Amino acid sequence: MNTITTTSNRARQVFSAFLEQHGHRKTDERFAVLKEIYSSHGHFDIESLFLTMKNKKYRISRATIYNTVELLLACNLIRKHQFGKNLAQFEKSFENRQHDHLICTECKNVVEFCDPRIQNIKTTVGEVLKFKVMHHSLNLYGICINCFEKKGGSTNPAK
Amino acid sequence: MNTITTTSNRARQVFSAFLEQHGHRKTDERFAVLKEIYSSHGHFDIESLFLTMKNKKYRISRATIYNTVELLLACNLIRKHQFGKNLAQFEKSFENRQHDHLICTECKNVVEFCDPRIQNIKTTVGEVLKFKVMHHSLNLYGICINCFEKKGGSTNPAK
DNA sequence: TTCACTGCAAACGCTTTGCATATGG
DNA sequence: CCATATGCAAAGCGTTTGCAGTGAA
Repeated sequence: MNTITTTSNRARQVFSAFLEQHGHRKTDERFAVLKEIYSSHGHFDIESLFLTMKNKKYRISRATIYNTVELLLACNLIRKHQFGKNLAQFEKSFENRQHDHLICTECKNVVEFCDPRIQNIKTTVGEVLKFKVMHHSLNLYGICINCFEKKGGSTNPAK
Repeated sequence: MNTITTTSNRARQVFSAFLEQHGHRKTDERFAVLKEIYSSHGHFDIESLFLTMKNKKYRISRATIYNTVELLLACNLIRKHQFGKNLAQFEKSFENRQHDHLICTECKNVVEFCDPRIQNIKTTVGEVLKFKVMHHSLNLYGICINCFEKKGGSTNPAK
């Protein structure tokens, strides 16, 4: 019916082809992890994915989830983010455009944004420093308007 | 004589004032850590700082270094970077301009760069999303020319 | 049949914490 | 004097690894 189902199915096809191409086995566990990720929204971490699947009576181990997540990263079906030191976060990335994150240091809320100028920076810096830049991580840290007003600031935080 | 000594001394004053203002004790260990950091160059991590100080016959523990580093972060005398998941890296930041990092995913080498366009992104995104952006973290990940050639690529990795 | 994959649990590596001792104010 | 800091070692915590058993091809 909807985009979720369609995207999920296409992701499954991509994953299946990837496994085949690389001589990896197509196990139930791997597809179960993919399905679980693609039927949820927003960011997730390994532990909560593990617990969610345990609750749904899947027979799965953390090791298999770590393994599968590695494969999903390799075929770009998910992206990894390291906002703090611990607890790496992931999100599905199929038919989901590249974006960066703005994090409120007060309420820890995360907002996504896209700015094409980051691409220019990557290109220039790569050329000047002779690097083949593969990917990047840009996080902006600040105070969102709600938290700013609570702290007694004027009404325009961007000033 | 030179900037290093001067900077180191000024940093010591800043730290001393900070400790006083916050009711923290001025212990030998804390100043020893500061001195060690300010007399070295580039990035460092806790473990290597610990080992360096042990070799120099300081009587110091990891716990104290972690504690002191926390205080130095609080008064902006050092900055913290999380390039990979493990091993947080630090660098002194007093009279040291803001810059971002380019990390080689093969040899783990870190190169610094400055690109003024990041400032434009921060301003625009802050205005549009109504955030008061305080700071940012931009890491570019890629393959440096040495590693690229070892892997048999053509001579220009930026292409 | 075979060997990559799995579940489980132990090991890892950096960081934090607990506790007895030491010391700055 | 005594609350804060310290050294040391153990505990935490997310992640990785080792291994015996399992199942896809």
